[in-house]
Amino acid sequence: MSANGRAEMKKSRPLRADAGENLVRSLEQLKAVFVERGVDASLEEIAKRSSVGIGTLYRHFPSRAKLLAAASDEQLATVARKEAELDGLDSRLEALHLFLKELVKRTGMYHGLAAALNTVLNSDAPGCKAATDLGKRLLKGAQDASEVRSDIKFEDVVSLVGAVSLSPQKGARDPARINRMLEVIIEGLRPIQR
Amino acid sequence: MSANGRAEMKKSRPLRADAGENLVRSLEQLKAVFVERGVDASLEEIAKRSSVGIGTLYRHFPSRAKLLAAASDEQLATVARKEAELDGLDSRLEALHLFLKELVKRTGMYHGLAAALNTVLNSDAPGCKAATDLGKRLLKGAQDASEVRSDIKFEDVVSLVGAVSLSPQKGARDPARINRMLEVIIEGLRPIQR
DNA sequence: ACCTGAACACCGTTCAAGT
DNA sequence: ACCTGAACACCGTTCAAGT
Repeated sequence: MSANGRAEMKKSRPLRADAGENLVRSLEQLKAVFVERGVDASLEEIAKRSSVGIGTLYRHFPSRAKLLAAASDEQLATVARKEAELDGLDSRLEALHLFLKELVKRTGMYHGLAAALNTVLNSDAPGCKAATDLGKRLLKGAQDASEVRSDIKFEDVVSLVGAVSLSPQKGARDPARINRMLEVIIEGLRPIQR
Repeated sequence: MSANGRAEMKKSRPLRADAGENLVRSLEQLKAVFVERGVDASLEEIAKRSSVGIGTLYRHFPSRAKLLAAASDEQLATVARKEAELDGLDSRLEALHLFLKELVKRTGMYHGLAAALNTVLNSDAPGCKAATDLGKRLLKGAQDASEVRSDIKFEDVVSLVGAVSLSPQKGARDPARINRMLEVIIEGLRPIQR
């Protein structure tokens, strides 16, 4: 019945290409597929679920990385919105810690995204850029305050955080594990005392 | 010339199935392919290069994980052979540090293996088992000596080490990066002072 | 100008047939 | 008992044809 209705609409109104509306709908489905299937979801399924031809999908997102960046952009914008709160903290290391916690939290729903986190953060989508800018600034601040060793690169931290969300044996989202591993990373970032 | 010779041998001696010799030859080629192509190398190519039918490959190694374990077993046995040396050290944390360094070193030649390191270490191949046993014992020792926080699991450490060999932007094997990231992990493992 | 999906290539996996 | 590779299924990617 409902399927019949959709078919009729498609026939009577030949899919007037409202690019904006169309893309938004695609993004919603895109995210849903990534949530259900993980970041290795088949492009075929994404296209089908997004009601878009596979060719159109490729034109909008020439690589899987672009797709991941688009799907993650909103979540990363949310991370970036923590800026004021984090800037208000006393400890720069604590600010970085909370940033990383938020990053893992907002990034965990796409299974396997962690492995591609550096790539996604380096994309030019606005949310990705904002989160990366904030993260780099927090790291720099902690280093200037001598709370983090000066030789560490932002990419090092992101790679380590990626490992956190990598499940040990496939499955099992273990919050305790995430917490203790983030603690290890944060404590390990401190300058070595001699 | 040499190719011709091989072809003749194959014809005159119809590949007498010396399973042992055959498997060893396969393993050599298997490792070569993983070195050249990374751990996602196509099974087709592995079979072809190993002069084995794809079906035979599947019978010997029903999953890619088994293949990875077989290819890594010798390297991991080498890691395990550090046992005496590491047991002789004063600091249990330093022993663990050197173990992890060795692990990264012997594991780095297969691009992408890091991500599957926990799986490989958990396989029942002898070298994998030996390396895992040693690693777990070293961690336990460091914890008993209060040099490592007691809530850490061996799998946590391996996951973090996996991140180390994960290149940030594809390519670039950077020894300095490996060293500082391993240092971050080791320092971060220390019990938190309060 | 934009969209579509058939068509091609490549790879994983199984299994009937061969020795 | 062991090996083989054709056959099938599935997925990524391109591009000629359609609107």
